[in-house]
Amino acid sequence: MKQNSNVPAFLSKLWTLVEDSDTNEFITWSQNGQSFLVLDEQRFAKEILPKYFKHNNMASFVRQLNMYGFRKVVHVDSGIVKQERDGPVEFQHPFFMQGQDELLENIKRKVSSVRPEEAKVRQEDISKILNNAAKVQAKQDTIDTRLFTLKRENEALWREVSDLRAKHSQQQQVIRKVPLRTEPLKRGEISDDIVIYDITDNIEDVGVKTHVSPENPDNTSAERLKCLFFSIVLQLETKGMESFRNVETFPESTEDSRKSDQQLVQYTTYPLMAFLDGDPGNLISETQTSKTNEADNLLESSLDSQPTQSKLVRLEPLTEAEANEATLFYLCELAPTPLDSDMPLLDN
Amino acid sequence: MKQNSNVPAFLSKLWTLVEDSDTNEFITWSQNGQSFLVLDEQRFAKEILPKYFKHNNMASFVRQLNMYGFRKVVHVDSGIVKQERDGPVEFQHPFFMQGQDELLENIKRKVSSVRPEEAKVRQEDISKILNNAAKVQAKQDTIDTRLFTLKRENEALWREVSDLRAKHSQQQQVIRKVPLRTEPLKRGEISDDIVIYDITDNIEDVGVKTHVSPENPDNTSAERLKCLFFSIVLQLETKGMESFRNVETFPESTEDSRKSDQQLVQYTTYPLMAFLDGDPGNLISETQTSKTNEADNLLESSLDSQPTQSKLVRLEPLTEAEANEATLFYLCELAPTPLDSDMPLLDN
Amino acid sequence: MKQNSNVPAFLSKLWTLVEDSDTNEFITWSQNGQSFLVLDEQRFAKEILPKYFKHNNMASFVRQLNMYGFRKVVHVDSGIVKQERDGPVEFQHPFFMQGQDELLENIKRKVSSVRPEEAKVRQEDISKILNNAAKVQAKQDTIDTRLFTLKRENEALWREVSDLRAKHSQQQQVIRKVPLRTEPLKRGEISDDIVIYDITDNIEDVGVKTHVSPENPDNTSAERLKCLFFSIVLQLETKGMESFRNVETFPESTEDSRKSDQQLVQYTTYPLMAFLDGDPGNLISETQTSKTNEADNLLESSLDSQPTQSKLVRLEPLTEAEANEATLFYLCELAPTPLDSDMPLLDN
DNA sequence: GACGTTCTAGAATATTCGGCT
DNA sequence: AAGCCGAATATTCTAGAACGT
Repeated sequence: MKQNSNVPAFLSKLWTLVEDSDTNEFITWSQNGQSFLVLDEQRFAKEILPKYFKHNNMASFVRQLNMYGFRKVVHVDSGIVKQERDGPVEFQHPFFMQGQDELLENIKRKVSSVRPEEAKVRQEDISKILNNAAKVQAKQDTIDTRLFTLKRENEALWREVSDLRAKHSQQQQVIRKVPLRTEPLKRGEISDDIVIYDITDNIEDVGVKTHVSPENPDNTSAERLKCLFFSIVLQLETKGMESFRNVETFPESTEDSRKSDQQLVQYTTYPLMAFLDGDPGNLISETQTSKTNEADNLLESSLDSQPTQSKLVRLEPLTEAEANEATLFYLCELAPTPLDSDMPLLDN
Repeated sequence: MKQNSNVPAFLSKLWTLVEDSDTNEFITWSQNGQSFLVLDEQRFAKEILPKYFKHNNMASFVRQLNMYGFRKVVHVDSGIVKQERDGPVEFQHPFFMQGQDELLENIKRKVSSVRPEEAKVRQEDISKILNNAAKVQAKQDTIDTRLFTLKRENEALWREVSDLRAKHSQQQQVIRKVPLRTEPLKRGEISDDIVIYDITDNIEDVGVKTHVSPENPDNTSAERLKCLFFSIVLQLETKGMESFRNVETFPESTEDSRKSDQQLVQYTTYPLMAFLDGDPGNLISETQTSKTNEADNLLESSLDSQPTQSKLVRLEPLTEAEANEATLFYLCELAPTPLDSDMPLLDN
Repeated sequence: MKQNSNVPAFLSKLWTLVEDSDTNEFITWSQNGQSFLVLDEQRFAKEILPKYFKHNNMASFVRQLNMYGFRKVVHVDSGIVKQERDGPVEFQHPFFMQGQDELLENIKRKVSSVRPEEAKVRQEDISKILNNAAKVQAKQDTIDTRLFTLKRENEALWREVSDLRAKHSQQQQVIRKVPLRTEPLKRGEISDDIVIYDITDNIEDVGVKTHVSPENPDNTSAERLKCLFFSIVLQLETKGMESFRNVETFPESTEDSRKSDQQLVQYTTYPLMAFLDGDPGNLISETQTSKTNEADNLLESSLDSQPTQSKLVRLEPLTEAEANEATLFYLCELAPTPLDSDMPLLDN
């Protein structure tokens, strides 16, 4: 057989040993040539093995055989303990066959999978990993529980909301059957109606938000919004006048106050331009007078002192209607200003 | 030695074997009596072992020795491969000493207790761990999904609650206008008549929602505009409804007061729809009053004299009702104006 | 020395070899006893080594020495090439000293640290597993945070719901004090009422839904427009319905006042379909009055005479009610104006 | 079920070869 | 080129595992 093949020494030697007819007394092929027999184990070990290997132990020989995947062929009479001589020992390997030495290179020596130290380290790692996994799973259980709790809570919330909604509907049904209030608001009630301010603030809030929107380099949108704020303010003002209107219809008041109340001027002037320019505006308000020109003067002066564009409206002596009109007019003055611009409200 | 002791048969036989002077030729105590020697391994195996055990294999004998914790004593000359006869084989165990058979019961047979796992585990458990990790991650995904679902549910809940809150406010508005059974509203009860607040809030909600839409800044602006329009309409409506309400409750008033207060006008006219869309619908409202034609004339004239859109309307002198009407009309006028321009209202 | 110590055979044999005075000719301690010398390498290898080891190769002997950490002691004359016989070979190890065999057990055989294939692969597996575990845990933390957030949100929701519930109760208290309308609503009223609210709700819902539709921003805008229009119209309708309600309750008034107040008109005309379809539909409301046809005629004529969209309608002479009606109509007229601009509201 | 027998495998050391510096 | 080392195989001792008693 080839000596330069990559077949390990043991297999080469074994092959030679079994093939060699000189050693047929101790080791030889079996009948079918698919296994080999060790006929006299004792003498084979002590006389033959040392000629080929560095030992004379059958055990070492067998260990090598096992190392290369050979298996012992068990005989049916193996259990019988014979006094003199045991039966032959037989080993086989799928690639160890008489006359086919080229198969030897298919026989691979087994390698120990792990090194001792590393194995220990690995074992520690594995236990770490397992501990970790246990923790993770425990935590997942916890999370699971919490999720479930939340889910139930949400369901409860839905029930709550549904319940509230039902109650609301019930109330709504009742409310629809309620006659509305007949008498006008009392003055005191109205006086508390400071809705205007609050709404204006609200609007301003929106306006600010819009104004600072960064994506759109076109500030025009923001400006348009401001224009709309105008409108809103107008609306608010209108409402304010309504309130006043109620006051005016206050015939139930005492004569004295009534008379003097007739001249009540109501208006609400808003620092609209200031709002638009970002300048803190001049909020001019007037109260109830006895038709003196104080209010007018006040208005005028404040208007005059205003250096920029917004023309203000003169309000003097006004009837209720006039006051309303004036207020509107004032707003009208402000409103059209943007109209000269060339930016459509809805463009993109 | 005692036969009825709980010492395994192997140990008893071994002890007997070593003690027995008849077998000293093959197996005997060492010099110091702390180990024993097998002098002629081959003959010992074939001639002595079968007399005590069910085999004649040195390997089986050695296996048993190892099973009970015996260790082979290695000799310095062990490496020598002798042609004829090997040196004696020596084994020792701490509790196997000449003359001290009572120690034998301390010798315990090894049990392959729980070792099977650890060895195999290394190869197999890694895959177990990996499987486990996969499961854990799958579960995490599930949890993730559930979390997301819960999150969305919560958002929906928030919307629900917000909606309920809005509805509550609306109801509150209505309720505030309802006369209580026992006594008229006290001032405090209606002092915070925040009709506009609530509506404005609703609008704001819409507005905010629109505001945060991220895709198209331009559209966003446009939508904000729309939202504001919506606000305006709501304001107007609120006002208008209040007026109407007053009118409607009129029949319950006394005839006298009725007569004198007849001038109350209800209307609702809004230029908003013009703003919002393209196609006109015909919205016709009608009222029934016994008014003069002053307002009509005024309206007419202003309409006629209106060259384009931006013309302002002068309204005077108006009654309260007329003023209100005029206000609305004015607003109608104002609205379309910006549409023709293609420039921001307040450009910078 | 002890034979059963855990000192490897090689060290035992080496120690014996060096100590043995019989082999001093070939191997012996150096002068200071801290190293040993191999005097005649050739004869030592061929004659001495086989007596102790399973080979007669100096290289194998040296390999073992290196395996146990022995180092060759380099001589100053090593560079000189001697023709016949080399100088003695000297090896040393910190724990291999004359007379101190107890140190031998400190000498450790080197172990190959890693197995190239399998060990590395497994190590990689382990790091994979550990990385994986780290990711999983990180994700768990994330989930934890989200859970916590959700929990807090839920708590806030509960507070909201609780608050709403409280408010509801308060309202309920108020409502209980309200006298309910005595007679049941007429069918039309109820249905109308329901319509109002329901539609409003629907619209709001639709608006929201539309709002979140992400695919087509333009469509979204358009739909929002429609929604807003719809809302507006609904608001108007609401108002109009209230009028209806008043009318319906009219029968309870005295005949006289009834007669005189007959002129109350209720209407509800809404260009809803037109808006929604983008097609102008003319929805004309009917009224129930003993009115003249003036208004109707006017309306009709204006509708007929409407060439395109932007034409204004002349309304005169109008009663107060007619004026209001005109205003509304006017608004309808106003709507198309934006269409003339170069930015259609609904374009894609 | 603990013990015994057999076959095989694990584990540590031993031997050899080749390569690297 | 001497010295050291990695790696594969070899040898030895011990242990695992299957199966039987």
